[in-house]
Amino acid sequence: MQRANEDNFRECIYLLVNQIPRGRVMTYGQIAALCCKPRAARIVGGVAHWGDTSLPWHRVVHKDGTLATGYPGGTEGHRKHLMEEGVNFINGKVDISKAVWWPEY
DNA sequence: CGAGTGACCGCAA
DNA sequence: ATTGCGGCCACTC
Repeated sequence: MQRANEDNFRECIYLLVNQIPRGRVMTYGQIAALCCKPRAARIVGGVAHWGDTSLPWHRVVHKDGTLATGYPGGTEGHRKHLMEEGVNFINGKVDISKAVWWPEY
């Protein structure tokens, strides 16, 4: 699933995020790694903010399971939105261990 | 084209 | 366990 055309680092992110199934989440570092840029987790966030806002960025969380900061509504709205999709939460954080989705299939 | 910035990550006190 | 700092790469102005 790392079909990222070298020219389109952003598109790789778009595709990955766009394919995250409901009730699952991915980490910024993971997406970056799948795009051949294990250190570019920040770019994922950057693209998230400046890129296509139509994508389910609410399914993208930190590696610890904490939620992003700049999401419309804040972490509170973000958390609620994920719960609506069936994501399990622990201590106000995503149960990353169970909800993390890995597209290596 | 150059500089600044970021919805991050990992390690060190 | 929490807090602070640096580094990394791409995007925007």
